[in-house]
Order: sequence, then C-alpha cells, then structure tokens
Amino acid sequence: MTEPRWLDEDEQRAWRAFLAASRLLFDRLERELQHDAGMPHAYYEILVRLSEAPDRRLRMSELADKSLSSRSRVSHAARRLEEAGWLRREECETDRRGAWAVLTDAGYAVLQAAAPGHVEGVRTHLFDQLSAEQVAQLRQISEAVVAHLEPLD
Amino acid sequence: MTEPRWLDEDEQRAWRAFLAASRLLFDRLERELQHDAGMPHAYYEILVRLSEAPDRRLRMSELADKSLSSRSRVSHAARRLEEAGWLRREECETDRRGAWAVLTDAGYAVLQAAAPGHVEGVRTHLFDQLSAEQVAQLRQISEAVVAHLEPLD
DNA sequence: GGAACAAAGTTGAGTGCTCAACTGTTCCCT
DNA sequence: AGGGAACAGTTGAGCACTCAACTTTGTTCC
Repeated sequence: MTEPRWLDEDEQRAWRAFLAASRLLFDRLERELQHDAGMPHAYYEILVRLSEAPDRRLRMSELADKSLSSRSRVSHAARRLEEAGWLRREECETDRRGAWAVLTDAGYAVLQAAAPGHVEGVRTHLFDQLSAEQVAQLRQISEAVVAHLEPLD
Repeated sequence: MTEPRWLDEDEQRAWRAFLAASRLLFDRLERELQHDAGMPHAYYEILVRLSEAPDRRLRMSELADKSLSSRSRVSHAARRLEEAGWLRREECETDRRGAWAVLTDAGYAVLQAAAPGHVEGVRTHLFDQLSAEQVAQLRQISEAVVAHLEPLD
C-alpha cells in the first residue's frame, strides 16, 4: 500500500459535519416515515419509483437500479410489499426469467397518504435550513459524487 | 394538518441528488470497511470515539452521544465488540448504574490498521471530487442541518 | 445445434438496527 | 427519611439488509 493521504483540518471538520448531518437527517426521516406511514424509507422509495413509471410497473432490475438498491434488497422488499398488498408481481411475457413489479391501487393510495408528511419533513429538516444558494451548492456537490460513484461499482 | 408545502423543481432535483450521493457514498464506504476491516462503519466510529477519549474510555451514554447512536445501539454493539476483544466494559465506581467502555490494545491496533484504508476511501469518493470551495460549502450546509436537528429530537 | 457463459431473480443464513419493556440506581422534594 | 420521578444501561423480539449460493432462461460463438 502507498503512503496514506490523510485529511487536513478542513476536510476533517467537513467530513464529520457531513457524517453527523446525514445520520441525523436520515435517521429522523426514517423514524418519521416509520411512525406516520408504517414503512421504512427504502420501501417508500420503491413505491415512488413505481408510481412514476409507465403503467406503474417496472422490471425488478430497473426498480433496483432506480432505487439504488441491490437486486436482493428489492426482492426481499417486494415480498413484504406484496404481503401488504401494495405491490403485485407479474411474470414477464418476453423474458421468462424476468418479473414485473406493479404498484397496486392500495399501494398508490398509501403513497399518496404518506407523501405530504414526508415532504414536510424534508422541508423542515433540510431546505428550511438552507439558502437558495446552498441548495444549488448541495446539488452540485451531490452530482459530483454521484458522477464518480454511479458508473463504477 | 395544514396545506402541504411541496418542493419546487430545484429542491426536488437537489433532494434526489443528495439522496443518491449519500446512499452511494455510505453504501460504498460501508462495504469497503466491512471487506477490509471486517466491521461496519458504526463499529468503526465507536472505536474512533474511544481512541480519542482520555484513557481511551467513555461512559456508555457519552459514547452513544458522540457517535450519534441510541443507547440501545451502542449497547448491542458493545457486546459484539467485547466478544471480538476490541472493547472491555468496566463498572463505574461513582455511579453504580453506569458502565465504562474501554478500548483494548487489540481494539486500538485494529483501528490503526483499518484507518488508512477508510480515509483513502473518503478521499477518493468524496474529497477528490470536490473543490476546496465545495468542501467549505458542504461543511456549512452540514452544520446548518446539524444545528437544527441536534438539540431537538 | 450445442456448450459455455451471462443475466434475472430468489432464497437462506447471519448480522445490525429499532422499539418497547425492563432492572437497578440516583436525584429531588417536602 | 422516604416516595416518586428521572437516569444508565440492558435485553429480546421483529425487521431489513448483506453476501453468497442457487435456479432458470437467454445469448454467444464455434
């Protein structure tokens, strides 16, 4: 291994602040969503992606890609969501290996009910604390990180 | 409930980018740490906090606060870390309810071994992608969020 | 056409987290 | 002093995630 490149003072502080902000924010939103809508954020995101797809359906792999989850994770989640009646799986005609994940009406209704509260949380805990300039900065910073991590892996 | 305050176009994009960046970054670091050092990031953070404390020891509650974890989480983690021989619990003389978490020499050694690789990951996946200005921006944004969420909760 | 390889998705074991309930101790207040 | 509230920490059940192994189907290439 080569000589380790340590973090300087500023980076150290930035990293710790970012770590703290992320943990606090996501833990908070997770808890609110769990409390108000009875589902973890990962499930919420799956429902959102499905609701935005044509015919409210996506192949399992697309769903995994769009929600930045592993196939395994989505597969486990789909089982749970199916039990709850919010999602239905259908076999794919054109590729017999494949499966469609379809958002049910009940799933759509649950999402509609959960969304305002969740959005309110995001507003309150994030955007209300930032200036318009900072929102733009956060976006650019995030996009740089995504651009680096997305293609790889 | 009052009228929901939705996110505008810019906020929507910023939020999704931030979500994606955070998930990708933390998942990646988590996986690297698990692979290279055989521990999740939460455990790494516990070891870090202990290593920085006087005599490498902290009361369980302080440890929970500093690592932004619930007492329960730290308690479960401590059991695991104790099994691994990286941490030892001692009873507190001045408060018989309390317990000290003490970093063992083995724990310190493991942390020393894990740190360079982890820091390298943070560099590569985060700071190498950002300008010095963006690092400063990220810090300010994060501190604003922490300031809002820290006291409450 | 058939063999090797890749892709889609599922499954089970293991692990860490949350939540609520619990024990034991200390603090506070009159 | 004594009773009640608050605090420190642990525990167990339930759930979500990871990793690796697996089945089934599609693709490629000779």
